[in-house]
Amino acid sequence: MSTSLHAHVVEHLGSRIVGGQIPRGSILLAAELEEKLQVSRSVIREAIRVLAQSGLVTSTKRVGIRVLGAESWNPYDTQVIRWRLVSEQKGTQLRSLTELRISVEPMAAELAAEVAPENMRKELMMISAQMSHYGRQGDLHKFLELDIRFHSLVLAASGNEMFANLATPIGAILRGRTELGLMPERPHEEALLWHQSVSDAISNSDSAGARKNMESIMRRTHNEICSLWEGQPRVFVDPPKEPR
Amino acid sequence: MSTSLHAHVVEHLGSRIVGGQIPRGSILLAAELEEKLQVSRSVIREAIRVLAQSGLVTSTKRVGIRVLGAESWNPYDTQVIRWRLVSEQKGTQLRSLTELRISVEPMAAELAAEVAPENMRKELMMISAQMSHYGRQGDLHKFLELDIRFHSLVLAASGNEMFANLATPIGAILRGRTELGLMPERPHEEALLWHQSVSDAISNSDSAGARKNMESIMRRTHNEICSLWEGQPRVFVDPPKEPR
DNA sequence: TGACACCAATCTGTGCAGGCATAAAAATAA
DNA sequence: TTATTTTTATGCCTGCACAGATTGGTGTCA
Repeated sequence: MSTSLHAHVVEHLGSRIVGGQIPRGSILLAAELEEKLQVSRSVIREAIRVLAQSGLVTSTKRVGIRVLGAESWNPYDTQVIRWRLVSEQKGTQLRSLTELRISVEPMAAELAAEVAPENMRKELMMISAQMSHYGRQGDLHKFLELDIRFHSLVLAASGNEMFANLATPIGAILRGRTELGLMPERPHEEALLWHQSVSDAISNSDSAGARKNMESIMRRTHNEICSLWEGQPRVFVDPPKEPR
Repeated sequence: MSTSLHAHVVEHLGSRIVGGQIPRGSILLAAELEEKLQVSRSVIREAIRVLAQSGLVTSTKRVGIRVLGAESWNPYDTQVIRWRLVSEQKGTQLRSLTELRISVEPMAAELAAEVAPENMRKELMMISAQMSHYGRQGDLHKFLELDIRFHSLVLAASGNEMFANLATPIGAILRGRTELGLMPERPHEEALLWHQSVSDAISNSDSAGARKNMESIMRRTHNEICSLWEGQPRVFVDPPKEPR
């Protein structure tokens, strides 16, 4: 076993809960899991703690480990996102993430134009130049990696750690989009120019320009993939009753 | 003890790490923690698992439990946010959250106008009416609770669970703003009208209007509290090197 | 002498097994 | 209905064995 044992248990249970094989409301007993997964109590307990933190289960005395419904899951948990992306809720997850990035990336570009450190502005210029090159050449694989790097960099250059932290799931979206063949066989010239303009604007501290061009990119992105979740139902959670 | 033991340990260690009393790079030993906190190994281990998931520590054999720096912390973890809000990084945390809500709430309002269920539209109308009433009356406490409910509702009514999940930290921002006396002694008439207009627009499925008025609210909000983080340094994290 | 590869000691987290305490649901009595 | 007892699964503790990483020493060769 290379990775730790309890991580395997987390993976096993987490993917099954998110995937729907273990339906909401199920009651798991630590003793049963011990036997079924052939691990000791301590491993089970640590795994349950982790799952509880992600909002997948709660464990209460005398009743057991209750599996919670999707509305309790922490939607920013990277594992939850990963599990959802390979489940039937894939469409819903893609929609949420895409709406989030449409909201965030223009602001990130605007901020980056104001506060990005010099080396990041330089790297952005390099990346967008390479994107144009490989894009016109039709090298989709290389283009994808550059695209991911580009958007991650803009998010990081905003100096907002919450923005920066979205890089990984957004990268997953971009990968998924090309894997599903939702990318044109050769990037649109327009898109190449917009990326170029974003990095130009950031380099010139032109925050309005950075935002405007990033908004253009987001608009096209949305149009390209919104067909994926056509008809997927929306989830409405009751807002938290004022605690404390 | 009403709450569980391991939760106390998580709280103890987490708040100290985020608060800076336990500096990055420190090495904690499970045995020492056992003795210092007077709890057993199992409790320590479960707590460490939870802290590790939040990115506060990693534990490796032969070396111990290493305390990680702020760039590794999960910025969407509710506990991390809570701890940061009572630490010296309060300004940075407020800025990140505010920038995020400025990005997200206009989009949430726009979506809500398109997809919100009828009961949520109704409640929004009620809330905004009450906000006007108590606001003009100068009842800041009542106004605050309504304001929190209003924004939480819009986020929930967007049908995007990632948006909806921001309600709690955003509520914390709003509470903090009034506690710090950053609210005018009586809400501006303008702000009351904007809230009213947002709920009107959502009720009438006028997505453009909902967005526009929410943007106005966000602009004013930003101006009212951006003084809090004047001069706070920004954190630039390296974007994740493409995995897989 | 000095550089380097290799091996053994040691330290610390990880996992296992079993024990008792306790809280909360369920059943029973009042 | 209300109060009390019983039941039962989790919470917490402890002793032990193991795995894997660091460290230091040993030996070889240049």
